[in-house]
Amino acid sequence: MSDGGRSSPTRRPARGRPGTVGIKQVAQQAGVSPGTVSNVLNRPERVAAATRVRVEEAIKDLGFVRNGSASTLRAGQGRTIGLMVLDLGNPFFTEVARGVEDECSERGYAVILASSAASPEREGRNMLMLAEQRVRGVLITPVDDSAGRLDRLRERGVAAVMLDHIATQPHQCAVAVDDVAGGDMAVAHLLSRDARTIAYVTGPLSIRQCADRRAGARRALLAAGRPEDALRDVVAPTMTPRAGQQAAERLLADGPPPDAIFCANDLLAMGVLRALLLAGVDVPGDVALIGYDDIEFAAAAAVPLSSIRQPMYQLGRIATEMLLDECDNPAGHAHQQVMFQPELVVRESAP
Amino acid sequence: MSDGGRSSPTRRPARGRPGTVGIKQVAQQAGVSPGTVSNVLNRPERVAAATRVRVEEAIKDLGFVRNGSASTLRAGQGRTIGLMVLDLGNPFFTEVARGVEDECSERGYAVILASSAASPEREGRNMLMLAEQRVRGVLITPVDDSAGRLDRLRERGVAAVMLDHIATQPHQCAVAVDDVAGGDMAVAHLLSRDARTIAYVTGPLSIRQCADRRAGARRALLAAGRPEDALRDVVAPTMTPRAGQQAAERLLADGPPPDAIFCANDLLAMGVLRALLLAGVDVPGDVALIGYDDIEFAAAAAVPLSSIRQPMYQLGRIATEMLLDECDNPAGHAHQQVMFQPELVVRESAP
DNA sequence: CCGTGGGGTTGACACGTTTTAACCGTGCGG
DNA sequence: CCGCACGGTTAAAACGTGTCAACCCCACGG
Repeated sequence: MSDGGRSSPTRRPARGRPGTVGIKQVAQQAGVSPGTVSNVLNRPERVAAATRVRVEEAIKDLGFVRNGSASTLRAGQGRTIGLMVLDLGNPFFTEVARGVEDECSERGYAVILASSAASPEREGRNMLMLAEQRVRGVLITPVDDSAGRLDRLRERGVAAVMLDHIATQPHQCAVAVDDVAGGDMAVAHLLSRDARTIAYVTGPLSIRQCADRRAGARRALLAAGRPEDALRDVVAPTMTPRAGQQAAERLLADGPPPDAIFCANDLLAMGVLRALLLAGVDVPGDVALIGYDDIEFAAAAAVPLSSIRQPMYQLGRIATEMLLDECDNPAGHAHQQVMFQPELVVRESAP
Repeated sequence: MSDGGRSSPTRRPARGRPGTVGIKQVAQQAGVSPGTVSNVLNRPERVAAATRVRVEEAIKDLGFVRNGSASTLRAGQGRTIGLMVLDLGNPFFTEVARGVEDECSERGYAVILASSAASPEREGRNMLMLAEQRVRGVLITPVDDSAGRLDRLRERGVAAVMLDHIATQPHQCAVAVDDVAGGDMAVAHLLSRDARTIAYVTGPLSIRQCADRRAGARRALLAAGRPEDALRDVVAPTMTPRAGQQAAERLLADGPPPDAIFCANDLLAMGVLRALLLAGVDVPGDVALIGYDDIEFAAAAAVPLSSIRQPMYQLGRIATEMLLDECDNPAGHAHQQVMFQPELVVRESAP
C-alpha cells in the first residue's frame, strides 16, 4: 500500500545514534499519525484530550526529545537568540548576561554566547556564526558603530537590540543607561559636600561611556556656577584596578590632591582608593571618592565605595524582553530606545 | 529544461524571508550542481581549483550563509556545545566561561549558555533544551551529583565534561583543581609565619569545595604537629562579602582574635577584611588573612589579599579542549580526570 | 583501437519536523 | 432527505543540506 519505499535494499541505517527516537516512532507507539504528534507538541488545543494523553505517554515512555534542528529548518525560525558582549571579564557584562539568561530560560529560549573581546574581526566572525545558527535575534554591545552589520541582519529577518549603546538610527531598538545623568549625579553629590577641586579618573575618552560621564560631570559643574576646568581629567589606558592605582599615584605626585575624585568605573575606583590609603590620605576625610557601576565588590572595599548604580541585570532582562517581543510580532513592533536612569548609592567613601 | 518544477501553480513562496539564498542558488549562479557547492563547503580538497573559486565567488556575491539547522539535521551533528554553570554572578564561573568561549570561538564552535542557578529543577529544564538543540557536548558544573543525567546524555551520544567536580565514575571526563592541596598550601603558609591559632571562614560545608579546602587545612596542621582543633570553623550561610563580614564580627565578639584567618573564598575574605579593619585590627600585623580563588579584585583590596590562585580561565579552556577532542574522536578517546594544582599568591594580607 | 582507471561532478535521496489541504464521520438546519 | 459545517485526524509535500553511488571524460597502457 502507498508507495512502499521500505523494500529498498540500499536503505542505510540512520546516521545518528541507532536508538534515535523521532516523532514517527512516537506516532506508531501511540497509534496515531506523525502530524498529530506534531500538533500535540505545538498546538495541543487542536487535538482531542484522549489522543493527547496517549501521545504524551508515548513521548515519556520512549524518552522522545524533539529535534530542534529539524524544527527550525522546517518552521524557518527557532527559539534561539545570540548575545554578543564586549568583554566577559567585566562584571558589568556578566550581570547583563545573567539577566538575559534568566529571561530566556523562563521563556524557553536558548542563548548563544559570543564575545567580541573588543575586536571587530572577532565580532564579525561570531556574527557569521550566529547567522549560520539562524538565531531569531541578537543582543549586541557593538565594538564600533556596526550599524551596517545590524542592518544587514535585519534584512535577513534577524531582530537586533543594542545593549548599552544609543541607537544612531530610529528603526533600531536599544537599551542604555543615561551616562550623562550619571556623571552629573556623581559630581553634583560631590559639590554638595563642598568639594572645590575634583578629578575625573577615566578610561580612554574614545569609549562612549567615559566621554558621556565626563560630559555629565561638566554639566554639573556648570550648573553649580563653577568653571568647567574645575574638573581635572586623569586618563588611564585601561579600566582596571591596576590602572586606577597608577593614575592616582600620578595625580598625587603632581601637586596637592583634589577635594574629591570621580571615577568612570568601580574597578578604577578600587585602584584609586588603594593608592590614596597607601599615601596616607584619609577617605573621605581628605579626599571623597565616588565610583561608577556599583558592582558587588564596591560595597566590600576597605572604605565602602559610593557609586552610581546601573541596573545591569535589569538592562539584560528588558533588552531580552524587547527582543523577544519583536521576534514574536515583527510587524506590530515599535522600535524604541529605552534609557534607564542611574542611581546614586551613598556609602562611606563620599557620604 | 531539467525538471521544470517552476510551473507548478500551487508553489508557495519560501517560508523564510523571500530573498533567502541557499546552496542551490549558489550552484546555479556558479553553473554547478548543489552537491559541488556542498563539497566546496565541507571538503574543498575534492573539488578542482577552478570550480572552487567560481563557487566561492558566487557565495560572496550572493551573500550566502549556510543554514546550520539543515546542516545539523542532515549530518546528525552540529558545531555547538552547551555550558551549564552554577552561578553566573560568581567571577569564578565567568572566568571559566571566558576560557570556554575563547576556545570555542577559535575552533568555530558555538556555545549555548545555561545557568542552573543552583536549582536542580532549572538544571533539568535547561538540560532538556540543550538536548533539543542537539549539542555535541556539554560542559557542566553539576548542582548535585547528576551522574545519572550525564549517563543518559552519553547514551544519546552527547559527550560531557564535568567542571570543577571530580568524577564519580571512571568513564567520565572531568577537570578540577585540587582543593585539598589548596587548603593545605594556605594553612601551611600561615603556619610558616608562626600563626598558632587559625580560623577557617567558610560557606556551607555541604559544598564540596568548602569541605575539601578544610580537609587540606587540617592536613597542614597535622603535618606541622598541631592538633586538628587548632583550626576553628566559622560557617557563613552564603559565600558573599556581606556574609564574610558578619562571620568575622561574630568571631571577634567571641573572644580574642586568632593569629590568622583562612577564607574559603575571596568574596568572604573581602568581607572579613572589612570587619577586621573596622574593629581596628591590623592586617597582617594582628591577624594574617588569606583568601581563595585570587579573583581580580583580591589584589585591589584595601590590604591586597594573599590568596590561592586557581587557573579558572585555563580550566575552561582545557575542559573545552577535552570535550571537543571527545566529540571529534568518540571512539579513540580516553576519558581522563585532569586535576590542576592551585598556586599560592603572596600579598600583603599574609606576607 | 579498446579497455581501464581515476579525478571531478552530478542526481537523488534522506534527515525529522511543520504545515496544509484533504478526508471522514456526525449532527444539524433547511 | 440532502447538504453543510465542524472537530479531529491524516497523508504528503516541503525546508536546505550532506552523502554516496553512478556517471562522464580524458589519459594512458596494452
